[in-house]
Amino acid sequence: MAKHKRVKPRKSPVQERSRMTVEAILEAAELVFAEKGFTGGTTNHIAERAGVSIGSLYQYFPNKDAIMTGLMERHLAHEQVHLAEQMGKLAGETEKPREILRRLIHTMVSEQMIDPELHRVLIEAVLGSPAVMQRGREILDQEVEGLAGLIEEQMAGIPGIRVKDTGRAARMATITGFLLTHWFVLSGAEEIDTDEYVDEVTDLLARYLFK
Amino acid sequence: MAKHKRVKPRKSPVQERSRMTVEAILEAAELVFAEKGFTGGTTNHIAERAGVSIGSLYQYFPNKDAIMTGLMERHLAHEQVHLAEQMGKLAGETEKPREILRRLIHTMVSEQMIDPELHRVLIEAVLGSPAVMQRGREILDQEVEGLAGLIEEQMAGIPGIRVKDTGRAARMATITGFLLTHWFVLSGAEEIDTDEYVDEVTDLLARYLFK
Amino acid sequence: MAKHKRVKPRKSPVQERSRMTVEAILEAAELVFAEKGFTGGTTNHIAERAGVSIGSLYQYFPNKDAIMTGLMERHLAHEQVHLAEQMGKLAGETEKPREILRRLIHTMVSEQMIDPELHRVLIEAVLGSPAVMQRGREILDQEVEGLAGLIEEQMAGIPGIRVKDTGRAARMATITGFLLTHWFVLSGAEEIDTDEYVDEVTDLLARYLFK
Amino acid sequence: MAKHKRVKPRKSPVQERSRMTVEAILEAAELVFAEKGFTGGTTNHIAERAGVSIGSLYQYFPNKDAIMTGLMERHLAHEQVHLAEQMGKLAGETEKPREILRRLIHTMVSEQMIDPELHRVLIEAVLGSPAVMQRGREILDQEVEGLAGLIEEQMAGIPGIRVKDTGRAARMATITGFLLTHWFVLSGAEEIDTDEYVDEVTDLLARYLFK
DNA sequence: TATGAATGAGTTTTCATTCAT
DNA sequence: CATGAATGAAAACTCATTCAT
Repeated sequence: MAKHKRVKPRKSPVQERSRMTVEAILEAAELVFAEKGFTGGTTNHIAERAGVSIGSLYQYFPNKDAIMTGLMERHLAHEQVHLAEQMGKLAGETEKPREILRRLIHTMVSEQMIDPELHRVLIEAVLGSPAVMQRGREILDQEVEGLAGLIEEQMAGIPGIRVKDTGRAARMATITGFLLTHWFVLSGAEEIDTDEYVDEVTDLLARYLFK
Repeated sequence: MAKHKRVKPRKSPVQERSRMTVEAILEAAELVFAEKGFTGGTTNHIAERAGVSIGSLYQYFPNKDAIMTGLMERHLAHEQVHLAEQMGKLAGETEKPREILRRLIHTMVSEQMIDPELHRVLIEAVLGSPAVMQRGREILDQEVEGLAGLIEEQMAGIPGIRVKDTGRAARMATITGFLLTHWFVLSGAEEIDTDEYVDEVTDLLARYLFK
Repeated sequence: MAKHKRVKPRKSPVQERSRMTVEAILEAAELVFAEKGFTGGTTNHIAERAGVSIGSLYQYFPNKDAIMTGLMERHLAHEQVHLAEQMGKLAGETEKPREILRRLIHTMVSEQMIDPELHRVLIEAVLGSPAVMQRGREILDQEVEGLAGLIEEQMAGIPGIRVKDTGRAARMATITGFLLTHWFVLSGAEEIDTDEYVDEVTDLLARYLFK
Repeated sequence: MAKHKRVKPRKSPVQERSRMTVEAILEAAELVFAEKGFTGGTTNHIAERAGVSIGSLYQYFPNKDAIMTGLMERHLAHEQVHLAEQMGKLAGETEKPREILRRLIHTMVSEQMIDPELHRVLIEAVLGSPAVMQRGREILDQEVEGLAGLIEEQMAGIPGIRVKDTGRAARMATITGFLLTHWFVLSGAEEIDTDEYVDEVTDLLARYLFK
C-alpha cells in the first residue's frame, strides 16, 4: 500500500493474455482457412489448432464471419504500415513515375505471393457472406484510397498530363492493378515469369496514367 | 490427379422427358444460387424449386459442384453463340478499332448486368471448390481465347502498331476487361454511370492496345 | 399352315429369353455381391452389370432378398448334382472310411475356395435379413441332410462302431466340417496349407465318427 | 492399407459426464443392433435410444462401424475378466480334463445364450464391413488364444497324449467349440436340449484332444 | 474466464422400388 | 414384356454454436 500509484497503466495480465489468445486464433484461422477454404474450415478446427477451447474462441469472436473479418482487419493494419513505409521512401525519390509505378506493382505481387491461399479464401468469404462482404468493402476501400493517393502524387509531377480527373484515374489504376495481381497470383504463378508480368502491367497502367 | 470431386454429369438424358428435367434443375439452380449463394444454396432446395425429386437431381448430377459446372458449361455455350454473332457483325464493319473495342466492352457489361448474382456465385464456387475451379479455368480460357481473337483482329488493322506480341496483349486486355467488368457489376452498379464506366475502360484498353 | 403340329412343345422363344435374363441377373448378382457385399451391392448395379434394365430385373425378382435366395437356390442345385456324382463314385469304392471322409472334406474346401466371397456374402445376407435366413435354413438343411447321408453310409460299414445315434453324429460332423471349412476359407487361406488343414479336420471328425 | 473406415474412437472421454455418454451409446447400440440387425440399426436410432443427441454420438464414434467395434471391444474386456476367473477356479481343480472341457463348453453356451442376437449381429457386421472384420479378427484371436491356453494346460496333464502339436490342436478345438456354439445358439436353441448338445460337443472335442 | 460436452437442425447423398411410356 | 425416368423416405454425418461446470 505504500507504493506509488502507477501512472502509466500497464496492461493487466488478463488483457495481455487475451491479446495473445486472439492472436493465436487468428494465426490458426489463417492456416486452417488457407488449407480448407472458408467454407471448409471449421471453428472447432481453428480452436484446436490455436490450442484453445472452442468455448474460448467464441468468447472472442461471436461467429465464424467475425474471425474472417478479424483476419482482414489485421491484414489491413499490416498493409497500412507497409504503405506508410512506401510513402516515406517515395518522398525523397527522384526516379521517373513509371519506375515508381513499376515498383508499386512489384511490391503488390510480391506480397500476394507470400500467401496466395489467404487471398483466395478471403475473396471466397467476401462473396459467400454478406456480413463479410460489407466489412470487406470498407477495408478494401481504405487500401485502395491509400494506394491511389500514392499514384495521384506521382501524376501531379507530370507536366502536361492528359488525364483530366486524376483522382478517378488513380483509383481505376489501383483497382486494375489489384485485380490483375490477384488474377496472376491465383492463376498459379508458376507458368509465367513474374518480372515479365510486372512489366506488362506497368506498361498497361503507365500508358493509361501518364501521357 | 488431386482428389477432386467428379463434376461430369452422371448420366446423359436420352429421352426427351429427362432433358427437360436437367434443364429444370439448371434453371432452378441458377435462381437458388443467385439467391442464397453457392454455399448457402442446397441441393434439396434446388430440386424443390425445379419441381423435381431430389433423387432425380442426383440421377443427373453427382453432386453440387457438378450442378455448378453444369451452369458454367451452359453459360459458355450461350457466350459462344453470342461471340459468333459478334464476329459476324464485325466482319463487314468499317468503324474505328476504338469504337469496336468500346462496343465489345459495352456488351460485356450489359450481359453481366443481366444477372450479377450469378457471377458473384460463380466466383464463390470457383474459389471454394478445387473441382469447380479446375473446370472453371478451362471454360474461362475458352471464353478469353475467343474474345482475344476478336481483339487481335482489330489490332491487325492498325498501321504502325507499337505492341510486339499482339496475342499476349489481346489476352491481357481481355482479362483486364473481364475483371473490371466483374468488379464494376459486383460493386453495385447503381452508384456509377455505366456509360462513363465503359468510356473509362475503353480509354484504358485502347491506349494499351493501339498506338 | 400345312406343317405338322409339334408334339414336343419346344420352349417358346419368350420363355427361353426369360431364362437367359434370369441367368444373366444371377450371374451379375454373384459378381456384384462378391465385390460389394450384400448390403453394398445395389439392384441397379446388378441390373446394369447384367445388361438388363432395372425394370426387367424387378419383373423377375420381387426384391433384393429374392435375388439372394435365387443365388442360394442355384447354388443348392449345383451342389446336389455334385453330391449325386459323389454318391455314384462312392458306390463302388473300397477305400477306408477315413479316406473317404478326407475326400469329402477336401471337396468341400476346394469348392468353397472357388468363390470365397460368395460365401461370405451369403452368410451376411442370411444374418441380415429374416426372409433370407428362412429360405437359407431350408436350403442348408437339405445340403446337410445329403452330406450326412453319405457319411452315415460310411459309418454303417464300420464293425463295432461306438456311436449310438449315427444319424445325429453324421449331422453333427457335417455341420462341423461345414463351419470349419467356411472358417478356414474366410480366414484368408493363404496363410495355412490346405492339405494340412484337411488332414486336421479329417483327424477331428474321424476320431469322432469312427471308433 | 486398404481403404478401411476408421474405427478407432474419435475422442476419448476425459470428463465423467462423457464417459457416461459413451456407455449409454454402447448400451443402446447393443439393443438396437440386436433388434434391427447391424444394417437395419441406424445411428440416429441408437442416439435416440441412448437419450443422447446424434451429434454427441458422432463426437465419440466416427461412424457406425466404430460403434460396432466398440461393442466388440467391450465384449472382449468382459470375456477376459471371465476367463481370468475361470483360470483361478481351475487352478485348484482335481476334476478330469474331460469334465473341465465340458464345463468350459457349458460356460460358452450359457454366455452366448444371454444375448444370441448380439452375436448374430456381430457376425453380420464382421462379414459386412472390412473394417469391422479387421478389428474383429484381432479381438477374436485374443479370445481364442486365451481359451486355447486353458485347454492346452489341461492337455499337459494327460499322460501319453497322442497329439503332437498341442498348441495347434487346442486352437482348433477352441475354434470348433466356438463355431458350434454359435451355430447352436443361432439355430434357435428351443428345439434341442442344451445339456445334450454340450455332451455331444464335449464328446467331439475330447476324443480329438485327449487320447 | 476457460473448458469441452452437448446440441440438433440441416446437409448431402443413396437406393430399393414404382410406373408411365 | 422392356425400358429407364422418377421417386422420396431415410441414412450417415457435419458443424456452428450454446451452456453447465
